[in-house]
Amino acid sequence: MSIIILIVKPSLKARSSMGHSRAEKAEHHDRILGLAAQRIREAGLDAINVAELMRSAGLTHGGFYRHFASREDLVAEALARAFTDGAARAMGGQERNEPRSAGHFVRGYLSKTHRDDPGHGCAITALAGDIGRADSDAKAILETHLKAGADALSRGLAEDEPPLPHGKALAIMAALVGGLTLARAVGDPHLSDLLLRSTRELALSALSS
Amino acid sequence: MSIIILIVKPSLKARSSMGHSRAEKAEHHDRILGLAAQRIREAGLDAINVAELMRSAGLTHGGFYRHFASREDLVAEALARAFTDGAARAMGGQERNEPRSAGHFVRGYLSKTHRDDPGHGCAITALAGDIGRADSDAKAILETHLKAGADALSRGLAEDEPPLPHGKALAIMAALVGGLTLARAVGDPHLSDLLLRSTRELALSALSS
DNA sequence: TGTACATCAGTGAACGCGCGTTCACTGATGTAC
DNA sequence: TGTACATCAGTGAACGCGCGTTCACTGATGTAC
Repeated sequence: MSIIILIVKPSLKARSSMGHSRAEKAEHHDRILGLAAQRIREAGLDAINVAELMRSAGLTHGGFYRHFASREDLVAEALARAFTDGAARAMGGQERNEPRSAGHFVRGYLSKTHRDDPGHGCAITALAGDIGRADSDAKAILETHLKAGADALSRGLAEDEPPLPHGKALAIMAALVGGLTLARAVGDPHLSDLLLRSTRELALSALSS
Repeated sequence: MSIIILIVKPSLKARSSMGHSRAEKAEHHDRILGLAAQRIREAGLDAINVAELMRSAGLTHGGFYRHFASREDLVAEALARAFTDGAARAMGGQERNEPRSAGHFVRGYLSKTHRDDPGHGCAITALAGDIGRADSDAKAILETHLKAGADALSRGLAEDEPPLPHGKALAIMAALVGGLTLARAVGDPHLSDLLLRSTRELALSALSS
């Protein structure tokens, strides 16, 4: 004869039934935002569906308004989140937030893995087209992160390389954005790869000239 | 006493009241498509509102289905139209459809007038972001016109210039698309101008190297 | 060339679906005593 | 530490608006004779 004692962890129990501790709310809030930030990079600023988003976060749609005043509010927050999440990733690797070198930055940016995972990639490329039609708040966020990207390029230069003029760094960023955008917009995989490679060469030669 | 004879021109009469001659239908069809092609370049592939579109064409929404089987059908046709309309414009001037030179092409593409009038500009830049999330038909159209753009660059070279490798032409196209996209996505007008100028320099120096 | 009729482009009311938002309710959390 | 109560995160039905689509109708076009 044996006695089996079943201990149900509070956290597990709460997660499976109806939990609403403060900690869990924060966790849910963060999860919703993160998923929204991913979703808009994959499908655009208009692509957020409240019910679908909540479902993907493991919740029901009604609770959405305990977290955000409106869908519009969420999109604005998710936009900012997409840029910060994407910046970390674009800098090369999920861990560090400084690129090892300008060359690494360019190669990582125009890589197939970045092309094939816009949801976790740089928001500048993922959303530049949409933001061209959006309000000035959205434009301001992009602007900030575009400048940060250009700065990252400059900082990634070796000591003995000549400093990168501001305009030139911006032009290289433009090439990266255009190359990645087109690589995603083209049907033929070979042409897509060629776009990545060719733009990479253009950017790298511009870096060292 | 005088007799006034009022002659109402059939064409005018028809246009002001309810006209439905074959010629007018074709005219209306073309007008609707052209406006839709403009609208999607301005506001994106999802931005077509049937009632609004018909109103802008001087018609009411009910008649839409005498012209297109569905909204989806219209968008597909308008997409193709946007590319052909935009190509003529991007080549420099509304009249000719061959650029005078590669330099003119680049300068026209990255001009303020092009930046400030996406509705009449190149559909590659206006819609590349959207098409990255669209179906393979849309991608195929972009692909065709992207190649045509790269070819136009090559043909615009002077006799004594070295021929442009395929990949390099594509990379320059990528830079143009990125530069114009960012110039439209940025709030600060000075930064926007700088993006145009810097990308222009990058593209021109890539052309002659 | 004129007359009768069929066609069909265009009109505007109405329908119905999708989706953002609201609301009454549940039950665990967390606080007051 | 235990008990009573207020709070509030989450649920799911219901609401209402926007918008694509349908439909009965109008009247000019265009064709048959």
